[in-house]
Formats: sequence, structure tokens, C-alpha cells
Amino acid sequence: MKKELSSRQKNILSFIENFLEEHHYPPTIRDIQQGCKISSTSVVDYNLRILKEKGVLNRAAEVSRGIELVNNNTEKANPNLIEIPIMGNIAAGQPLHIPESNDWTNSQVDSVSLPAFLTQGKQNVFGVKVKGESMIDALVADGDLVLLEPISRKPNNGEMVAALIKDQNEITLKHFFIKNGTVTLQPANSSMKPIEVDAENVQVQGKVVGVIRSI
Amino acid sequence: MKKELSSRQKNILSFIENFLEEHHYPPTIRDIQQGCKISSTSVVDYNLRILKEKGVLNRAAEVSRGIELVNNNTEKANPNLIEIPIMGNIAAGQPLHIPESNDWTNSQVDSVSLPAFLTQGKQNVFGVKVKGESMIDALVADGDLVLLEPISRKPNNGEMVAALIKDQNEITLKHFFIKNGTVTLQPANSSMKPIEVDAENVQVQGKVVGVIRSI
DNA sequence: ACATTATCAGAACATAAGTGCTAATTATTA
DNA sequence: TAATAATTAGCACTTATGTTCTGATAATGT
Repeated sequence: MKKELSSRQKNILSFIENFLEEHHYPPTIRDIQQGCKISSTSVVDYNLRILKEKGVLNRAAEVSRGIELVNNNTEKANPNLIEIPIMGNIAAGQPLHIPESNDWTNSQVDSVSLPAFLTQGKQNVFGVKVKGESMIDALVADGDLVLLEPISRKPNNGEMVAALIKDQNEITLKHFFIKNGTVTLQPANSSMKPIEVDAENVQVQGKVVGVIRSI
Repeated sequence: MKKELSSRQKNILSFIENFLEEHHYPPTIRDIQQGCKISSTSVVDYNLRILKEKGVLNRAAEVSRGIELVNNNTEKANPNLIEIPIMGNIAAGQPLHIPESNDWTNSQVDSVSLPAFLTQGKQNVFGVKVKGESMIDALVADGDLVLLEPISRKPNNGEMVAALIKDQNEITLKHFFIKNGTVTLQPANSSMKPIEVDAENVQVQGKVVGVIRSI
């Protein structure tokens, strides 16, 4: 059996989705038949059976309009919302706790639902609350919520990161540049001067993907 | 006709809600009949007609399971989301277009759905996209989305506002203070110096309620 | 080319399910 | 209390709708 959905099956699926948008009950087999220009109800029935086997939807036997989309149930509640955990505070002199793969439940203080466009598809984004004025040169104020993406590799030049300068035990948000073992941390406010530190002395704790300030 | 729902009607209504929770399609008349221990389908039909007249639900004629709850449809979709129009750009030398009561449809370029906590119950909040670096001293960068609340009265001292300085035709985001006819506009970055202008020379175009930066 | 599987067509069937009608019963109101 | 409206009961009817069967056609693999 093919893994992917045939064009007809995709067609049927999107018809069902649209139908549910418009009315708030599922379509009948004959609704689908007409909507997708299919010759016979049995063909619809056949394809629905396939879709069920592929786990895309559920059907209740002998129940009119007994179609449930399984994907939608979880997504549909908040079509373009992402739940983002708030992992505590970030401040100049404090270590930042980076979330492991699955320890959200442990250290998660709180969470917010944010529109997906803010994180642009990035996975594992988490938020930290800024304490203090130490990040003003990154255009980040006291009380702001900074959205960070965990980063494993070295960041690309120019990306804004949360960087821990080890020997000073200081965390800053800066644009990251590396060249010949020297890291240049450039404030977002271009009128301010960059910091240069040894690459060994910098630990990047996350990539900044957004800032939210609520006054 | 009674305004309130009879106990049977309330019963039917909550049965439908529960049914929709469990399955993801509406119940049939006979489902309701059994679920609510009603003697006849015609009684269910009768009460559904009443519920429809009272605006609690909609029914599609001659359609099996053609029941739509109207309350749920609007509330359930966006439990704590607010649709915010983006009213164009804000830049140093440009006039800012403030939305009238009902002209969203006219000048509305785009809109975003944001969690309600960002606007904290404020009504008529709208967004403007920041163009240029002119608002860095308000900790606002190029490309940021600034959330503004239309303001009619004079702002309270200390509130952050979008202020038009008339004789310079310049818009800035600053903390607003007024004393003896003189307005002091204090940058959010406290290391920078405030501006003092005559009150007549300042037009407050909105109160800043939030800033959103997506990188 | 052949075998096998996936998909499509058409029709008939059985029942799921909305509707309509009449009468009985229970509130509401005058 | 009488009258009117609201609600309930029971039943029959019609249509809406899922199911099934057989065969045809297309796609795929050997």
C-alpha cells in the first residue's frame, strides 16, 4: 500500500475540511461525491476506507456523517497557536537554564500561547523573562519576554544569540560574529560598541527568535 | 414565549455539547431522544425548533445531524485570541494614520491574531509596523510591530505614547510627562536625554501597549 | 505478457433519520 | 373556570445515507 495519499484522497480530505469549516457537521458520502465530482458513492466509500486505514480520519459505521478528522482534533483547537514554555528569568549575572528535550514538565514555570508566525516554524522555542536593565543595548527592556531557540551548532554570523561570557559569568543578547577564534558580540543598537572575547570564553545558550513586550 | 430555556431544552443543549465533545459530529434527533430520555422524536424536533428560534443553534433542513451550535462556533474558535489590524507603518517623518471607529475595512492592510494577555483587555488596539531605526531609544527596532491603543484624553504621566511633534513633523515613542504646559518626552533607555516641548506642539496618537519583535 | 493489486462504476438494498399529522396533556393567562 | 398556548406522545411517511455486490479499468510488479 502506498504511504502517500493519492490525489483523489487529498482532494477528498480537503473537501471534508472545507465542508467542516462551512457547515459545522461532516459531509455525507454523497456530499463528497458531488463536491469532488466522483462517479459513484462506492468510490467515495472505498477511499474513505483507505483514509481511515492511513489514520487520517475515523469513521463510525452505519452513522450518517460519521466522519471525524483525527489531525484536526488537536490542531483545530488552535490552528496557528504554539504553546511556549516560560523557563524562568534571564538576567545579567544569572545562569540561564536551557530546557532539555523532554523536561518541560520539570522546570516549566508557566507557558503562553503565541501565534505561530512569531516563531516561524522553529521547534522547541522557549521563553525567558528579562529581569533588569542589562540588555537595553539589545533593545530589550526589563520585563520583556525573549523567545529563544535552543542551538547546538555554532550560530551563523550575524544571528542574535543569548551568550554567556564565562569568565564574567554574564549573559547578554547580542549579534554573534566569529572569526579566527575571536567572537564579536555586536549590540543591536548600532551606536554602541561591540565586545570581543575569545571563542572559548563564550557559550551560546540559544538563538533569539523574538521579543515580546507588554506594557 | 419564554425568554429562558426550559429544563428540557437546557438538557438537550448540554447533551448536544457533550455529544460533540465525544464524537466530532452532531447527534441525530433519535440520539437526543435516547440521551435525554424523551418519549418521541417529534418532541425533540419541537424543542430543537424552539432552540433555533431562540438563536441557540441552527438547523439545516432535511439534513441528518444538521445541528450547529451558534454560541460555540464563535467562542470556541479563539478562546483567548484577539484579532488586531495592522494599520500600516510608523516612521520618524511620516504621519500616522489612526483608525476611526469603524474603518478597519478601509485602511486595514493586514491583521494578526494575538493572545489576549498582550493587550490586557484594552479595546481597539491596533498595530503599526516600525520602519527605520529612529525609535531605537524607545527600545524599538526596525521591523518591530508596535501595539497602540487609541487615546482620546491626555495620557497619564509616565505612560508610553506615540507622540507627534508637530513643528518637526516627527513621530516618536516616549514616556509622556506633562507639567505646566510643558511636555517631557523621556526615552525608555534611561541613559538618553529627554525632550521638552510645548504641550501645544505635541499630539498624542496612541498609547503603547506592547511591542513584538520577530527575528 | 501475466499476475496482482489498487481504483473506479453502477446499481440495488437496508436502514438511519428528518418530517408531518393528530391527539393528549400540561402550563399560562384572562 | 374557561380559554389559550405550550409541551408531550405516538405513529406513519419519505428521504437521506451508509453498505454491499459484481464487474470493469488502471496501475504495478515479476
